[in-house]
Amino acid sequence: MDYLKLLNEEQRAAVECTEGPVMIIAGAGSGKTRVLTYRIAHLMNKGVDPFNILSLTFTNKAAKEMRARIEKVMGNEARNIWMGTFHSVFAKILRVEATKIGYPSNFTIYDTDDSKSLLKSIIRELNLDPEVYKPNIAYNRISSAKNNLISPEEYKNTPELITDDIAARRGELYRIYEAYAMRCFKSGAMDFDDLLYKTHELMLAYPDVLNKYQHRFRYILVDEYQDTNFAQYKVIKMLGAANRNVCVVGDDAQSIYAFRGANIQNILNFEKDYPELNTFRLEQNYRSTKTIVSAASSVIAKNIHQFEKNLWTGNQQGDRIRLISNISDNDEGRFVATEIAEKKMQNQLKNGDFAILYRTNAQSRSFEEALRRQNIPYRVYGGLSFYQRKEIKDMIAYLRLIVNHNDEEALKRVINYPTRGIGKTSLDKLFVLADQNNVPLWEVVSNIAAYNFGSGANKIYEFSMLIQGFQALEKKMNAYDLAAHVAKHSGLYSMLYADKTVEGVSRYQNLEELLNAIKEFTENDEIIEGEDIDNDKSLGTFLQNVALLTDADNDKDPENADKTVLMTVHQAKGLEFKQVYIVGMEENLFPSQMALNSRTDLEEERRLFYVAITRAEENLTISYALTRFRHGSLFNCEPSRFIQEIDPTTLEIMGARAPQHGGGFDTDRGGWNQGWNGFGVGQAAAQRQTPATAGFTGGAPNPATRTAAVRKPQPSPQAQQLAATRLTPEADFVPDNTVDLAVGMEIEHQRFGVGKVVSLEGTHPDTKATIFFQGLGQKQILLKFAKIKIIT
DNA sequence: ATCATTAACCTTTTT
DNA sequence: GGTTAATGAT
Repeated sequence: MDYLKLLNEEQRAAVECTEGPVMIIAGAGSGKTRVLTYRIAHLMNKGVDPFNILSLTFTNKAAKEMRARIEKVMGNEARNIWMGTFHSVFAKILRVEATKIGYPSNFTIYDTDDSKSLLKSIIRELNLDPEVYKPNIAYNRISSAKNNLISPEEYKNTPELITDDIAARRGELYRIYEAYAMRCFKSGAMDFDDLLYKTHELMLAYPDVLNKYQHRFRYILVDEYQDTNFAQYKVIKMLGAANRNVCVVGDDAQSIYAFRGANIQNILNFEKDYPELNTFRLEQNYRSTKTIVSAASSVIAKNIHQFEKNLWTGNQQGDRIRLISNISDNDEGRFVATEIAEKKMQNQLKNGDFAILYRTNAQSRSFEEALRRQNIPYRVYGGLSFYQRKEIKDMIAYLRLIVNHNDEEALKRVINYPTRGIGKTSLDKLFVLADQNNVPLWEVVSNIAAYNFGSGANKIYEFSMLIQGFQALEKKMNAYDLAAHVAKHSGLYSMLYADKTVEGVSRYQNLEELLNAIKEFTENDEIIEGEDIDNDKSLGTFLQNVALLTDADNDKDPENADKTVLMTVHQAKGLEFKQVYIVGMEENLFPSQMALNSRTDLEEERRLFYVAITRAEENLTISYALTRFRHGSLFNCEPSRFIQEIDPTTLEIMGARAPQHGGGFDTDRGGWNQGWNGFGVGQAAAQRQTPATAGFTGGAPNPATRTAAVRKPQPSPQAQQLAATRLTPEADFVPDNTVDLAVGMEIEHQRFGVGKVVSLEGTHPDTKATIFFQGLGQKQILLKFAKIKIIT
């Protein structure tokens, strides 16, 4: 297969330059994955042993896809490439080497829940105020320390960090970090960040180990390099030091993980570490229409810090990007779903050609409901993965405890589940005993007779015998037989079986599904991620694999074929769809209110928007809602500032739409909550909503849209008044042309009422007006979107 | 000690 | 709106 003919000049050059350090700056849709896969194929064709190739990605999905593509070109041999996420590859290395740094090779991988639960106990034990020291905050702080390779010791001795903490009134955080690291170590557990941190520690402390992997990984490739954090950067640098065959691919414009420690400097400074670097730029976009590419470019141009690049495409011009305004979030859902249904019919498109992208997972609801009503099959990403369900985690906890009896979080989870009379009091007593004698919790549990425990000791003894019985079987049975045995004898199976409610039945089925997965793992040659480098079928390996899976990782399930996709923009990175809807384009949502404080954060949000736009191949629709439910309360919203950054010639503004009538009277608006809860910076003074008795959303249709004026049943007087004054444009509101607007004029805004123009900036059609509204304060309004009547 | 009801918290984004 | 922690009854 002559793959070189499938590449453009620059792509081919990047593929053929196999020796020495290489940086590929790959714009969105420029064939980055294609270059990476053919580059690996090319290496193999030149005689490089696949065992000597290490290819790192950020998601399992990306790894799996790349492996599949290489297998297509190179056949079975591609299986032997070391390919996977940073976390999974490093976990595999640690499984072999962990004993050197004092961990069991069967170390547990703590997920976020485990970590936070441990942090919570630690905060309690240290007698710190849980209001001040929230597990979430502690977790993030510790995570970022680890990502920057700062040990608890260094943390304590770094004045800036301590000063920061004290300023945030969290001066004791270093103690939490210290205790947390110690407890994880004693439990034989690593959290996600440890997989990177401990790999670095290992390589640093054991030059012979480093040397071994340096020679194994003669060629290193890193995808999405702009998203690497310091720990990842450092390990790559160490591993690549001997051969210097490090190839990184990335796009600084798509760096969207700074919140997780990603450091954009890693890519910007790559040349400093490798002066002999060869750089290639892929600037031709093969994915999107000219319109979409130029809209994306116009947005990203607003960022100051970036590599210079010029993304272009030979594709056709395509339709303009549509901008849709909606009355409410539910209305937005109905609009998108209705349109997908129509487009599917008219253009013979598949469900899977459509993607709905949003900023936060919580936004999926209104779309799910509307899609269900339209009978459009869909899949929501980012929910609970299979392995995060309670019944699955319970079962997994038993297995974890068998494999690693020091796993404290697993022990806590199952010691009284199913209930066996070991309650909170007993558990606390166990903790105290373990602490006093400075031994692991399991030590106390398994030798309860040796401690002066008092009443309840025999219950603990029974539990300990149960687990020890399982442990004895681990050596005799394969993973599946053991798991089945545990399900039965722990009482989990019968407990779930006894529950005949709908949820109970589904939990029981899930447990069976887990057992099937273990069976498949035991019998199949291919292990869960499709990696079979070491073909280890032990339960420990299964557990370590499973800990790194996410919701996005069951694409092979035929259930998931041809469905409309709902996901966050983050999750959409690297993917492409014919028809894309970017929804919820509102201030405080996209950009997130968390990002409004600093330019850096705002630039990251803008890159995120750039990523969203560049997912679209043919058509892009951007929508926002004027009101939205958040945390159970109704809020008014303004269109996102990013909308006005899009080159207006690529836009088609659809104007305010009438509410969609999803089959009759709207009842999903009952129980309005009042007010703003101080949400949002620029909107603190916005209106307070009056409760609506009839739960009425809509108002009169806007004449501009000519939507059929289906009159709803006559709403209650309060609701009617509400609709007229607050939520919807009035039927007779005819906006004036705002070109002639001048400072000092009195105007009427359809939503905000009467106001006075304070200042104007920018030039038509991008003029932005600052207007003072009585009772609301000053508001910045983009005239091309605003519906304004001039009074004087 | 356990179950059921109520109050508080939450929400960026993920391996 | 939805989950999880704290309270109260058996």
